Amino acid sequence: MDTLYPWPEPETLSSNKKRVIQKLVEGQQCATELQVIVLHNNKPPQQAEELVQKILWSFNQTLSMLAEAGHHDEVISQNQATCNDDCKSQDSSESSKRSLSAFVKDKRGCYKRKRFAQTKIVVSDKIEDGHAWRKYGQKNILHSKHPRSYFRCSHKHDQGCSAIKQVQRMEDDAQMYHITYIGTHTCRDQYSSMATPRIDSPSPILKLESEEQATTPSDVTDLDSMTMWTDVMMGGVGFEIDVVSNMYSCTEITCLDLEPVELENGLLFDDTDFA
DNA sequence: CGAATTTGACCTGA
DNA sequence: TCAGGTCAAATTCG
Repeated sequence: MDTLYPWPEPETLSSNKKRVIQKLVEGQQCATELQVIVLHNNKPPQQAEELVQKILWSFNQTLSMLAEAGHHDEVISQNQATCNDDCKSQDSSESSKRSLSAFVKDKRGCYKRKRFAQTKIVVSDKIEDGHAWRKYGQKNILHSKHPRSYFRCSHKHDQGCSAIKQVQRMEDDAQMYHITYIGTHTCRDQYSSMATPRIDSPSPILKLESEEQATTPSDVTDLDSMTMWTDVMMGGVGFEIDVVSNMYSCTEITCLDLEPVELENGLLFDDTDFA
């Protein structure tokens, strides 16, 4: 399989958690230093470059670990569940029969399940991302200690924003959240500080992007999507993986002009999407 | 009192 | 058939 990177399931990911976290912390520390240098000293490009290299190396190490632990799993392909737009939308006579009682009662369940056009996964200790979300459901997941919460953009109705996200605590580290973003924000709610008042400042560690339609260049540069991820990374360094193109992107909130860096496995760091 | 969350019912897809 | 996703009434919150 040469189109999908063998990304591990979150459970597998956690087996390397200590090393992963260590490396990610290194990366974050370097990023913090870099941020100070760039924002306040406004110069030494050489020093900045060194730090950038360290950051990239740390994240590269992390990726390698994760890739080692991983296997050809469905986590990604599931996430990019093909979007057959014309999936059965009209209710069949079968479902009509089944809906009879529901019709009498209410309209619960009368919906069309979305097919994911774009899915991104974030592992973070915070779930705040700068957007306003409305919780619309919660489910206990089989073999999972923690329930999964379902959120949709608060501007779904007033602005027609179709972005949703699912949040679930990690199995063996309840401090960490496994957050799946589905769809992109079309609303104008960027950086609303009070978006998710219950959550502290964000510091996402890892994110995985899976775009089933990523073959379209416009998807890669989708402004809403990028803005969303910039939101997610407020206050820290984020890491994005374009699964389809096998391209890793290291990004920093201040949008530094990082040079694309070739990684092992022929992967590439590139921040151009966020510049 | 309006907005947000909770919760159980119901539908979809594998 | 059933796990997971969504809906909307009921409940809670500010």
